[in-house]
Order: sequence, then C-alpha cells, then structure tokens
Amino acid sequence: MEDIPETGTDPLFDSLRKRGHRITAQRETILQIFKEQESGHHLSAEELHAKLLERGGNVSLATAYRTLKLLSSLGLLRELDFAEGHKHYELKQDTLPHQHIICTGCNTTLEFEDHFLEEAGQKIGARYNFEVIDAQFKIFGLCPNCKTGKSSKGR
Amino acid sequence: MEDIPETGTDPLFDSLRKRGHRITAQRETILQIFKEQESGHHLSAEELHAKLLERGGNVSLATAYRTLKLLSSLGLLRELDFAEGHKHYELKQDTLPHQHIICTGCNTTLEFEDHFLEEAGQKIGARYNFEVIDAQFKIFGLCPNCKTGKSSKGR
DNA sequence: TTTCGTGCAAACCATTTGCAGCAGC
DNA sequence: GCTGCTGCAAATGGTTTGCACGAAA
Repeated sequence: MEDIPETGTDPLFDSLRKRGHRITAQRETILQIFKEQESGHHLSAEELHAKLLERGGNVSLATAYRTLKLLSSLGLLRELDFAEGHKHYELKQDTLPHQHIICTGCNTTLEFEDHFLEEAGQKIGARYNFEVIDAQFKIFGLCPNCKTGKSSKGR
Repeated sequence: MEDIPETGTDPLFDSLRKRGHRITAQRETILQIFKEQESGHHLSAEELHAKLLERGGNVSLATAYRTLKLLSSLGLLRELDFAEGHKHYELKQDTLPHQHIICTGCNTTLEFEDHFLEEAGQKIGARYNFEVIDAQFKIFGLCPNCKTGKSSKGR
C-alpha cells in the first residue's frame, strides 16, 4: 500500500541533486519521516529528532536543524510559525493547500483547506510584484474547550 | 495636532486598571511610543527598548518584554511573527485591519488592507467554534528587488 | 502599608556555528 | 581525493525569571 520510490527516481532527491547537494543517509531518513506523516501533520525540529532517534540512527539535532533549513530553502518543506517559540515543518509536495487555526490556550492546531485563500495570496502578491513563495493564513483564537475553561488560566 | 489624552480618560489605561494592573511611568511611555507609530508600523522588543532609551528614561529590556506580553494578553497589542527570529507588535486599537507581505530576501514588510480576509477569518473560526482573537494572513515571497538580484545570495 | 512592577543579572531554550573526521560522488 | 556533510560541544540571540528594592494605590 505504501511503496517507497527508488532512490534514483524520487523527485525530492532529484531536487537535492539538481542543486548540487548530496544524498546522505540522514537526509534520506528525514525525508522518509516527513513522507510518513499524515497530510497536514507538521513536525518541529525536536520532534523530528526524536523520531530520528527512534529509528536507531544517531542523527544529531544540529543535522536535523541544518536539514530542515536546507529543505525549506529548496522549497521542499513549508516552514510554519505558530508563535509558540519554535517552528514546524511539513512536506510541501502533494500536500493540499491548507491553512491553520491555532488555539492560544492549548496550542492545538487545526487544518482547513481553502483554495480561495491560496488564490488570494497569489493575487495580492502579484499586485505588489512579489514572487510568492507561500501564503499562510493563521487564525489565532480559543478552541471550544479553552473558550469555556477560561477561568482556569490564572495568568 | 497631536493631543495626548489625559491619563484618566485613556481607554488603554482603563483597560489596564480594569484588570487590576497599575499605571506606571514605564507603561505610559511604552503606550505613548506605540501611539506615535504610524498606522501599520510594528516594533520589536529591541526596537521598543531603543526608543525607550532615546527618551532618557532607563527602562530595562526585561520590562519591555514584560509589558509587551502583558499588553498582548490584554488584547491591546497585536503580536506579529514574521519568522525572522523575533516578534513584532503593533497597537490593535484604531488600526485598520491589515495583513502583511514579507520579503524573505530582505525582510521588508508591506501592509495591505483586506476586509475580506478579516471576514474570512471570522467565518472560518466560527465554523470550528473558535473564539477568534486575531486572523493573520502572511504572504512570504521575494520583493521586486530580491526577485531580480537573486544571484547575489551565495548561501 | 501592601502588593505589584521594575532593574539587574543569571537562566532558558531554540537555533546556529566552528572544527575535525567521515562519507558521497 | 576533493568537498560537502555530520556530530559534538560551545556559542548565540531572543526571551524569561528570581530576587530585592522602589513605587502605585
């Protein structure tokens, strides 16, 4: 059900090669982990590192960070910032365009699709003569739970 | 042309008092600085601190951070995260709803109004039963300048 | 007077970087 | 073999916090 593409044909690897980057075991594993995530699921550097350690390989946190940065700069990953102190990343390829609602109470995030927002981003970018890389719509608010239990937040 | 409201009547001060916070000289100055910013202009903690020092008072960076956090939590400031490693803040009051385009090349930000996006945020939030605090639409891309001069970014 | 707010410096935490050794090509 | 990649540990940079003092109410 889950056929893993040959190293030679994977478009992600091709993107790396094309720009003169090497295919290392670490990078393969990291890409593999991202591919295994459910669509719309994003990982922080720490989370990625934890998953790397689970697999037994000893990939350092530094490499995780370096790879996330590299893949983002190549446009293979989408960098998400939910204003909670660290970034999250998700595969850009074949992900349906989606946006996020973030609960500032419990940091839960919800994804929702909205192709209209995609278009809007492109259109507005064009209006200002920008080359649009990514349009991110974030709705910050309180989820149903946190909305109710508000009182418990002493601070 | 620029009449500064009396301490007693300022709605910002009232918001503080109402929740049991004290009006200190530091907070007054900080609010004053934000009021003096052009609409749509945002400040980082460091920038705010620099402006505080310019005024001669010796407000510490720690207080700047504490105050920014407090004012944001009270909903008086809008917290903006442009994924450049530090946050920016702007007065929420009387600011026309606006969104941002960020150049990932030179970090320039451009504001644009779009009431449609405001509505969209509210509507989508409502769909998920969220209490919407702020909807932020960010378009990351390359500005006309950086689009052209791309080659100069060796790394 | 009581309690909150502040300055200072140390602590934190996410992320980056210098360096020497190892691996891709 | 050359050069880029990695692990390690130290450095960085933004932000937070403990503490004792000073100031708002």
